[in-house]
Parts: sequence; C-alpha cells; structure tokens
Amino acid sequence: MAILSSPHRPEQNRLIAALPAADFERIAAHLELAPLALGKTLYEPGEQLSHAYFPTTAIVSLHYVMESGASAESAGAGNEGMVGISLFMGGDTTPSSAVVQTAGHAYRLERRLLKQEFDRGGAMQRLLLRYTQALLTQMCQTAVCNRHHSVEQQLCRWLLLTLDRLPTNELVMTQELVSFMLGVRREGITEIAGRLQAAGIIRYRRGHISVLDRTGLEARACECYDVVRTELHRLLSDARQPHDAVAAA
Amino acid sequence: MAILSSPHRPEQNRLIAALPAADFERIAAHLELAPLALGKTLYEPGEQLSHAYFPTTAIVSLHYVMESGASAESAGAGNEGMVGISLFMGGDTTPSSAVVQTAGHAYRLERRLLKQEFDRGGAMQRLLLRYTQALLTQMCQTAVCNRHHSVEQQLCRWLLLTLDRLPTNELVMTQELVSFMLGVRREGITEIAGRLQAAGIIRYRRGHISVLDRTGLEARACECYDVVRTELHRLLSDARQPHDAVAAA
DNA sequence: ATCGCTATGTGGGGTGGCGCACATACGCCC
DNA sequence: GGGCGTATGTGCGCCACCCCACATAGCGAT
Repeated sequence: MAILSSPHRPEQNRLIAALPAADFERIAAHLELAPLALGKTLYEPGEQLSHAYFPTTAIVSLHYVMESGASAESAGAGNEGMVGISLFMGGDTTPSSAVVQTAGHAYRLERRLLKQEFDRGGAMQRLLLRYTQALLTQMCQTAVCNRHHSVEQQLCRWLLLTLDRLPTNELVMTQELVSFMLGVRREGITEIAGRLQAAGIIRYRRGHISVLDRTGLEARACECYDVVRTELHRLLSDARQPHDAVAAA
Repeated sequence: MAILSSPHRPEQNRLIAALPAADFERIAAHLELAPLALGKTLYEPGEQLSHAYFPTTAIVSLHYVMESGASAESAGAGNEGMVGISLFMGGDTTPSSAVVQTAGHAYRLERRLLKQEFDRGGAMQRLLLRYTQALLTQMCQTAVCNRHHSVEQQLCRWLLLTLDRLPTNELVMTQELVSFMLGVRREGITEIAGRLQAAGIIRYRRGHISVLDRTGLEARACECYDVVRTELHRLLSDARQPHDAVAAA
C-alpha cells in the first residue's frame, strides 16, 4: 500500500514519455492511475470508452469474439501503446473488445480531454497516429501469421511480444489463458510448452512461465515478431521529429 | 478510347464523393486519373508512395509477403477507400505491399498535397481517419477469420467484399489469383468453386467468376463479411457529421 | 482451324491442429 | 499438513488443408 511516494509514474508508458514537456504538462494533472485486474474487460463491441488507457505495467489484449464463441487476439497493447484508438479516429466504437491479459496499472485520460489534445494537431496527434500505424502493422502481421505459421512459431512470437512489455522474464499466465489469447487449443500449448521446456528455453509451473533463453525463443519464432518490433521502434523512436520532416525528401 | 468526355469522375470514389464541396474543389484540379494494370505493385515494403490512390474501378490488395514466399492479403481497397494510409499516419512506409487485384482506374493525389489537406484538420482528415479505422476493422477481422473459419467461408467472404467494390457481378480473376489473395492452395479454390457452381451460386470459366446467387453466397460466408461491411458503412455514412458530435452524448 | 500456353480438374499421401475424455499433480486454503 | 479446485499431461480418432504430380481443356494468337 504505497500511498506516499507511489512507484507509479505516467512516464512508464512510452507514448506519454515521448511527449514534449509542454504537452505532457497540459494533461499531467488529468492522468488518473487505474489498477487493471486480470480478465477485466475495458470495452466490449460497440461500447464507447469513457477513457483512453495508457498502460504502464498492465497488458491489454485486443480481442475479437466470434458468434461461435471462438476468439482470438488481433493485437496487444502494453506500456508501448494505448487502448482507445477509436476515441480519436472518429468511430467512437469498434467491433472488437479489450481484455486485461496481465494485471497491472494504466493511466487513463478522459475521452474529451484526449480528443481535445488530439485535435490540437501537435505532438500528441503525431504520436497517436504513429502508434495507430504500428497497431495496423501488428494486426496485419497477426492475420498473415495466423494463416501461415505453426502454433509453435506463434507462441514464441507471442511470448516475445509480451516479454517486451514486462520488466521481468516471468509471465503470470496459465497455459489456458495463453491458448485463449492465441485462439488455439489448450492442449496444443501444453505440448509445445513441454517441448520448449525440454529444450531449456522456458521453465514453467502452474500459472507461471519464465523465459530462460530469449535467443532460443527468437530462433523458434517466426519473422512476425521482428517485423512488429522493428516497425514499432521505427515509428516511435523518431516520433519527436517535426511533423513534416518528410517534406525535406 | 473516350478521349473526350471521359467516363471517369473522381466522385466514383466514395471517400472523395463524401468530401464537402469546398474541400473537394481545393484538390480537384490535382487529382490525376491513373490506370492500374492487373498485378501492378503500388508500393513494396519500406517504399514510400509518391501519391495516394483513390480507386474508382480498380481494386487494390494490401498484401504481405513472407520470407518463405508465402503471402496473404490483410485487407483490400476499392472505390470505398484509398491506398496510402502511411502518408498521413506519419510512418511514410509500411512493411506490407499493395498489388492491383482488379484492373481499373484510380485518381491519385500527390503526397504533399494529401498531407497538407490532412493537416488542415478538416473534413479530409476526419474522413481519412474514419476510413483508417474501417481498415483496422478489416485487418482485425482477417486475422480472426484466418484463425477460425474454413477456406470456403473465407472465399465467400472475399467474393462478397470484392463484389461490393464492382459495378457488375463478374470478377475477372483466375482461381490461381484468388488463391494467392487468400493465401491458400489453388487446388482448394478449384474444389470449393466447383461446389459453389454445382450449388448454382456462382458460374465460372477461365479467368471469370460470375455470382448468380448473392444470398446463397452470404449464407455460406462467415460473419466477418457482415462485420466489415457494416462497420465500413457506419464509419463512412455519418462522416459528414460534425467532428465532435460525440460531445453531445 | 490449329497450336500452345495457361487455367482448371483430380487423385493420393501426409500432417498439423482439433475435439473429446480422461489421468495426474500442484499449491492454495483451512 | 490434508484436501480440493484448478492447471497440466496424455492419448486417441478425425478432418481440413497441405504438397506433389499429373490429366484435361479453354481460349487467344497465328
């Protein structure tokens, strides 16, 4: 219960951290720390968010549930991004939902304030649009990956992407939950996890998965991990560049 | 060779048609008609487009080609949309490519003019962002569809989406090309097409596919078609609403 | 009308992932 | 520290889809 000197800071979210001081200060007072419990649904299809969420330690899965009940993740969002694209893209809602995949915290910003800040056309807009493009890449990659890559490759990709959003090398996560995220059978995950453990790449016990050999994981993952990671880095690393640096080209 | 009184008009593209007169007139003179030949690549991974394309009769497939050579479409763009999201989203490039799937025409607008218009923060920005959200929905749906639905369902979905972008009920398209779009085996398409023809839903001959029974096609397609279509309609039908009509809520 | 390229048809063998039905065992809670 | 709920392990049979190797036939070009 660290009431005083909370260990939480908005800058733990990389989008917020990338904001110029002036922009940050304008919204800082309105950023509200919210604990996100595992399994909590941030929004359901067609439901409008009251706030945008900027995760610091939590990870949120953008999920689509089909009529049959089957589902799959199309992308995830952790400290590198935010949840609530539709608030500034103009659609207000989406047909997908957002579920907390790893418990933790996020800072949230009221819808109107986000929109207001976005409409200034400054750094926040630039950042959010670039992040949205990174999200597009992630979804595109998920689509193609689902088509062509084995479940083992996809599991490795997913573990790496999740790991990149965490400070430790341990995921608090049952195999059942992982299978839910990937939209595959739980038994399939069990079998593959067994293989990976036998190879010394991961170690797990009930509800915990530790990555021992990141390189090994990368070797078994498909190219999709690299594409998503590289593209995210590219889009956000030079996010402070002037809006139309391209005009120089 | 209708040199005089060209049958082409920019308003055949629904995004352009949705622009208010003032915005349209500002760019009208700069819209350049471009023929898009089947198979032409508009951009490759990492390559910056010089123009944004607003298809009228052409259809462009947003495609991702993997290291292995396998590939799949993550979304398509026809007269309901445009090609060149990354020009205004700030990333300039994407890791995917864009290939002409159905020959036809598109109006193109120079990169700088598009960006300039986008940065006005007016109707064009609103429209492009909403369209981008529709594209996100399409990719998300493709991802989940690739995971859970049969090739037959996916083919039906794809035929319907393509049909919606065409004035006729006939696709000029070999089965091989269709299989390339969906990222599946050509033989699989042959077999399914045979079934659909036997059921009187389609009729085909070398390089041509005619849809005879749209309802039958819808019955065999997965829900994904409806989700994508409905969401596109929702996002673009009220695109003329004030930017923050939501504030009234 | 014929030729030849390319699109379509067909079959066989292989396999990854699914669904189901359990056995086992970890670890939290009392 | 024993018990129980839940997470993990395992073994089937099955089917959609894959890969490969051809046979056939439509249709444009000459």
